[in-house]
Formats: sequence, C-alpha cells, structure tokens
Amino acid sequence: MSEIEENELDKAALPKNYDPKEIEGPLFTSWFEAGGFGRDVAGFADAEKPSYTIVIPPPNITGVLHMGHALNNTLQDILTRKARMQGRPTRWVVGTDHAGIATQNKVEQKLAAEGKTRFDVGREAFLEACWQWRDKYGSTIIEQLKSMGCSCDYNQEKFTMDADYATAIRKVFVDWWGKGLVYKGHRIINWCPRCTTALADDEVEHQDEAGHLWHLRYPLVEPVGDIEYLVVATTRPETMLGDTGVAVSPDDDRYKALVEAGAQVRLPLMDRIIPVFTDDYVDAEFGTGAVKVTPAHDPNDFDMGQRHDLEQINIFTEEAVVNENGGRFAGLTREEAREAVVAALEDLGLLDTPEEHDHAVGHCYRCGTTIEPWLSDQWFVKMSELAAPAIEAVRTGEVVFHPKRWENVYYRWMENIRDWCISRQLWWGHRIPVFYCDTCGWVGASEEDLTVCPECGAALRQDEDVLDTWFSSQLWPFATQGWPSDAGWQAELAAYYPTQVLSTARDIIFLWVARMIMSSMNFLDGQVPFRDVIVHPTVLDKHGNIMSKSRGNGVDPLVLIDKYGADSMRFGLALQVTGAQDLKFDEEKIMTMARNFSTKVWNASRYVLMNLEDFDVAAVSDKETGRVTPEAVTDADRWILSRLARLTRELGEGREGYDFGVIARALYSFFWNEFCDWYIELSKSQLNLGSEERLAAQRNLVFVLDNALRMLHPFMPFITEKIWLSLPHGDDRPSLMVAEWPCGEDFADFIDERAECAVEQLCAVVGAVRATRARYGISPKHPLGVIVKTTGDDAATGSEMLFAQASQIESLARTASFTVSPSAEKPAHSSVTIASALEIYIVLEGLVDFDAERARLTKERDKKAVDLEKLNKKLNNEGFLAKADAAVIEKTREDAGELKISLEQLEQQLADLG
RNA sequence: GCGCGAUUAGCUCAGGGGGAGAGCACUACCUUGACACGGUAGGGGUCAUUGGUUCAAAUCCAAUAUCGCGCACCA
Repeated sequence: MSEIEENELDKAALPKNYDPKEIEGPLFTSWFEAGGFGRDVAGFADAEKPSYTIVIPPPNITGVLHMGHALNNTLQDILTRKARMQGRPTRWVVGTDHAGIATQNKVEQKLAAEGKTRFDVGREAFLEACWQWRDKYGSTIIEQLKSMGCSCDYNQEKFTMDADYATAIRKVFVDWWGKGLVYKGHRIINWCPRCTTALADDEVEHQDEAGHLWHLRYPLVEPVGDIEYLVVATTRPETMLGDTGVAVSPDDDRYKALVEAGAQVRLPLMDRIIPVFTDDYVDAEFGTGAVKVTPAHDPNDFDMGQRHDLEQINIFTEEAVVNENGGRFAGLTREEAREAVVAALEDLGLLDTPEEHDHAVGHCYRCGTTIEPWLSDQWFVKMSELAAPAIEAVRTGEVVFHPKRWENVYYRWMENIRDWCISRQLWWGHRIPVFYCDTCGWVGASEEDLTVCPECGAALRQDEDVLDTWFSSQLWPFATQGWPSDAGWQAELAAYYPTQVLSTARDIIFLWVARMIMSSMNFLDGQVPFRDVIVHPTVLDKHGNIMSKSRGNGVDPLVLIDKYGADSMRFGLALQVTGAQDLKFDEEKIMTMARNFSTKVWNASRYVLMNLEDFDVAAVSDKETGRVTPEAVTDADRWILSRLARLTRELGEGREGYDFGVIARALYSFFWNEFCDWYIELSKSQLNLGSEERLAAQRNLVFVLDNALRMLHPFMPFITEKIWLSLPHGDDRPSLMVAEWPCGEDFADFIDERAECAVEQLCAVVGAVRATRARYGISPKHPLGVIVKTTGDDAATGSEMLFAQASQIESLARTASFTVSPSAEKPAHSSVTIASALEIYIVLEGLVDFDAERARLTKERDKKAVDLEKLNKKLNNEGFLAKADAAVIEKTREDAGELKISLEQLEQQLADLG
C-alpha cells in the first residue's frame, strides 16, 4: 500500500463537479494494485487486536449482481472496512459456489442450442463443458463486486469445486458415513422431472393453486349389504393407476361394515383388486372419508403402505411420463394422463361431481416445474443428532440472530428437522464417494478414489450421483480457510475462527445458515462458524412486489452505479436497512436522497479546502501523530466538537453496529444539518474575525471533516477516500481505508453542554429573524435591528453567551444592529418572538402591517394557552404527582412556568400593539 | 391451520410510555464566492380499528381488519 502515492492518487484540489465515474474506477484500481485487501493491508493491522473475518455468501457462478447482492455486500463491506480501520486483522473471504442444478441447466441449454443433450456428449465431456462455462462466466459477479467497492480478499478467491474443497467434502461424507449419519434409503422424495433429480424438502417451493377434488367411484368386488361402491376423493386422479389400497378412518361408521366384511375394491381401468382398510391418518371429515392409497406417489400413502404392507407401484418415468405400469395410459405426460383418466372414468360412469379445491403444489426452486413425489433410492443425512448442539448454540447466545426474532424461525425448523436428501441425479457437482463391488457386494465410502475391491480385488464402480450443492456450501466458513488439508489450517482457524458475522437473506436460513452451524460444530469441536447472523431485508420494488425477471420490475445495481455512483447506491441501501423484513426500493426517492448527500459531502469538502490557502499543517498538528488537532476559540468551535464527540460515541455503541439505517441517518444529519448548515455557515464570519479565530476555524474544519470522512468511509468508500487524500489532515497513512477509526472516548473531553446551549440560543435568534423576514416578505438583504432580552433565572449569563456570538449573529441574520441584555426593552413597532429564556425583538418600523402582527400574536397566544391548559391539567392530577418520575414532574413544572411567562409576554405585546 | 412481521404526513420510511420526525413531493422567497443535486421559511398526520394496563398510550398488552412472509399441509 505504500505504493499508493506512487499510483498518484490525485492530490490536487477537488474538481468543481462531483463525478463518481471519474473517481471510483481509478481508486479501486489503486487500492487493488497496492496490495489488495488481505488480512493486513499495508501493515497497519494490529495483531494484538481481535481478528475480524466475514465469509461472503458465495454467489452462484451463474449469478449476476442483483439488488439483494448489492444490499448484502454493502453491509458486509461496511463492517469489513470499519473493522479494518479499527486496526483489527480483517479479512473478507470471497468466492463462488458451483451451483449444481443452476450451472448444469445453463450448460444443458447451451448444448440444446446445438441440438444435443448431455447424454449425447457423455459425462466427461459434459463436465469439461461445465468447467469451461465456469472459467468464462464464473467470476462475472466477483468483478461486479469490485465496481461496488467491496474490499474482499480477491487474491484468495475460493470455489466450492476447488481441489482442496473437494477434500473437505470427502472427509465430511466419509466421516458421517462412519458414524452412520449418512445412509441410503428407498423412499418418496421430491423429484423434479425437468431437472431429473431429487431435491431436498427445503428446495421445494409451495404455491397455492386452484384445483379440483375429484370424486371417483371404486366398485366393490362383492357388495356389502346394499353398498356397491366406495367414493374416494383425490386432487390427482391420474395417480389412481398406481393405487394399491383404499383407506378409511377407524372411527367412521359409514365404512365400519365394509371393513369388518374385509371388503375389497376392483380398481377401475387397471382391473386390480385392492384392499379396504382403516388407518388413523384418514380424516373422516374431509372429502368422502375414503382415501385412495398410492404408496409410490405420495409420502403419506407411502407411510400407510408400509403400515399395511401394500405393494408400491411406480407409474411414472423420471420425466413424469406414465410408464408400462400405467397400462393403456403409458406414454402420456402427467397432465395428459389426468385428462385421459378422468375422461375414461366418466365414460364408465365412475366419476361424481368434482369440488373446487385450492391446494399447495410444490415447485422446483430452480426451474419452477411441478414436483413429483417419487419413490427412489437416495442418500440421506440423519439430522436430529447434528441439530441438537446447533439449537443449543443459539439458545445460549453463542450465535445471535439480528433481528432476534429470526431465532424462533430457526428453532421451529431445527426442532422439527427431517433427514436431508443429499443425492442429486446430476453430473455437475461433487460425486458421492461411495464405491460398489458388483462381484462380492462390498460397499464403502472413501476419501481417496478406489478402483479395486478390498475384499475380492474386483473392479469397483463409484456411485453415479453427486451431492446437493448445499452439502458443499455448509462447509464454506472453514473449508475456505484450509480445513482439513492445508498445512496451516489449525493455526489459521485458531487465530481467525469463529468468523464474526454472516450476513444473508432470510430465504437461506435453513438451506445454508443452519447447516453451517451444524457442520461446523460437528467437525470443529463444537465451535460455531460465526457469532452473529444478520438477516437483512428483502429488496422489493417500490410497490412492494418481489423483483423478478418475469415481472420485469428488477433494478440493476450496475445501472444504479452508472447513474448515481457506487457510493450513493451503498448509502441509499444502508439508509433503508432497519429491522423490517422487506425494503421497498423506490429508486427516485432513495437515490435522490443519497446522491444529494454525496454531492453535499463533496461541496462541503471543497469549501473547506478552499479556505486553507494559509493553513500550515505542521504548526497545528500533534507532535507524535502529525495529525491536525482541533482548537476551540469560539462557542461555535466548542459546539461542533461537542456534537462530533456525541456522534462518535453514538457510532461506537449502536448495538453491535448492525443498525445500519440508524447509523447512516446519524451521519447524514450530523454532516448536513450540523456541520454544513451551522458550522460551515458560522465559519464564514469566523474566518474573517481575527487570526486566532481564523486558524481555529481552519483547524476545526479540517479536523471535523477528517473525522466525518473516517466515519462515512465504510458507507461511501470512494468519495471519502478521494477527498481525504486531498485534505491536509496531517495523517501519514497512505489511504483512508487504513486510517484510524475515531474512538468516542478520545473525544469525550469535547462534550460541552454550555456551548451546545449557547449555539442553540444563537440558532433561536437567527431563526426568529429569518422567520420574521419570511412572514412579512422582508428581503434577506434588508438589514434589521435586533434586540434580545434574556429572561429566566440566569439571564445575565444568557446575555453573555449571546453577546459573545454577536458577530456571527450579525452575519447569519443580516442585522443592522444587535444588542442583548437582561433589561432590554421592546422598541415600538417591533415584532416579538418568544424562545426559551429569550425575547427577541425585531424592529419593523415602516416595514410591516401591524394588524398582521397582531393576528399572528393572537394565534400564538391561543396556541400557548391551550398547551398551558394541558400542562396545568396534568399538574393538578394527583395521580400524576404521586406516581410520575420526579424528573418528569419537574420538567412539566418548568415547561408550564415557561409557557406561563410566554403567555404573559404575548399578552403584554398585544396590549402594546393596542 | 400454526407462527412471524407490517399498518405513523400525498409517497418511501424512521422513531417509540410524558409536547408527532426525516427524505421526496408541495407552497413562498432567495442565484449571497462550497453546493439550485443548493439555501431560508412554511403547509400537511385524531400514529389501522376496538378494548385493556397506566397518573399518562402513537409507544405496552389483547382482540379485529387489511397487507406481506414463513412452516405445515386433508387424499
């Protein structure tokens, strides 16, 4: 980083116009070329301080930057940059996820364009094509992070299919195999017939869809009494082709006789004889109370099938086309089969009137295709044992969610966790390291590839399936830091683990966050992967709709960066981060606010730089650090330093610093409403007051701006760096990125209540004059005579405080004359403004219509009378006096006292006006 | 069905037991040597409804309504 100066970051005065495009690209390049963003940028990290590590949620290699990424990475960069400035050894681990299904889909699409399928080219060539795709497009999103200014450790980019990452995967699989935590099972799983793979339960998205509850008549083999058929209700009539039973509730009197008689039905269309039995699962109240049972195509039916020893008849191919078990319906798709079955039953007179019925239908989270519950052999991870310590870690506060309410969501899921289906019938991914000997039947999992059977020496065959992508992502926090194969992984993890924060969207709390906690605790001696989980809001469009391609309502972060600059985008997003679950992004409103703020920062800085031509840094800097020190000569000086100290303290606290919106707003209002609106305005006269006052103003302008830039830097890294490099603050660090974070305690001595009070009074006087001008249409150029009477217990001090600021009042309020005294008297033909401990008289002779002034005073008097009435009512309330806090009562008394005086003053003035 | 969240100015949202806030939009005035992406002054809200707790409720509690999210699904 020492090369930064050689990179010639522009140290010349700032250009008149703020143009983010001019500054952002070159600054990022210079940061990067100077060494990037490793653990110890430019040697300023303090090894004694606690380390700070964040792992990025690895974007898919198919991904392009969207608003969710923009928000999430803004937050992570804010935290990373602040920690780095605090001198902590900081690293933001970056990388990408191979994204099994998503990537495979992309490559298949590409092949399809050439008229080929993956089976045409074969597994090996297909994987080669995937790697090529990854090399070509896989880092797109990482490049986009750079344009946002994200200070990730790009020099050590990780990928979930790296060779060392594969080692980690195998270790986990083999270890869990050894403990019996992974197993193969034959059961109903969620099958995507388009991706032709199994999915985990939480990879299925349910949507309510309007459908029908069909009523099908199943004739009894032998009538029981006068009952000749049973009516079953189903939403999926086509699955009747695979029915192997009919279930009724044991408590359902309608069917008791049937069951006792051991009735059987003849399954229509298939002509299969199947039993009628009772099962507690059946709800007699729903539908017809009789349920057709299809063990191969419904998880509940599967369970019933197990209990009653029913045959499992699979009627679908892996593409959800009816297979040979579907008789004459073979070859039809699910949808065609439904129509055909319904029509056939209707022809046979076996279809009763269907009911309208809404029900939830599962869809593939990758391609949206309707999920088929499908019976197959799959690999599973037994979860309850892994989940127990992970639940405990959150209960004990080892891991804390922000906002905290997400912990309940986590508990709910974890406490009802089901085994995790981890095998995928894909090619792109980590192949399951299980080997089979077809000769002697040996089966084993191995970290190394095996070719020969250890039992019989015959050739082995590896499992064809790959692992769920989330199986690899769950290892991200530790596999990216060398575990388990790098020579120094123990030292690395001892120093930098657990990581501090994981920031993510709420939709992957189960898919990813929970699994990281479980795997980390399982493999790293019970260590959690991170201390804090930030669940950031979901970015919606301005109407509150989710942004999506199909709606066409997405906002492209790159377009925002192009239009407003990365700094403004980051600040705008951060401003909107509160505890809410959603964030409605209204580009015009948010970006206007953020962009205007950036411009304000730029222009205020230009003002400061413009007034430093005779400023000698060396003469006013700390001997040791070389940094410019502040000096308080006027109340304005004391005031702004006091305000800065309070802000610094506020930012130091802020509940772990995750209240991004609160912090952004505090910075915004300090910079704009205090520094710009008042201190800079006050400095304009102070700079011309005398050499001592001038120098003090210069020192404080530089000092306050310097510190404000430091605190703004994590939010707006480019603009603050650009300005900071031009500002003569005396700090010899090469970049604001590694400048020290302002520590609230260092500024504690600046807090000065008296000065804050003095400037408040000044503001009251200036405000009164401005308001009076506006009210009567008096030009700002027309100087006015102003007389202030200080009132209250300490009127003499009040006068002194205002008198000391007379020149500034004259300047800001454009007064012809300004006097202040406890015994001042109201001149004739003047307006009066009552403020706390002040009466402000403004001479208006010949300027205004006093009828209007009378009306105004009357209105104000009436308002104050109402207010006083309220307070008096309170003070006459015995309950209030008995139970309210003493301080609250005292404050109410004081307020009432002041109001009473104001009221009397207003009455007097009305009388004076006649 | 169960759980969670939201409901405050025209819009987007902060705040949070003791006199309603910001930005945008709106109105008036101001091109004063940082900034018109600006300055100054203003207008605008019974803080969803109903009950309760409290001396005091926009704020806490409970119901209701509307919107949103999640989980689980009865075929």
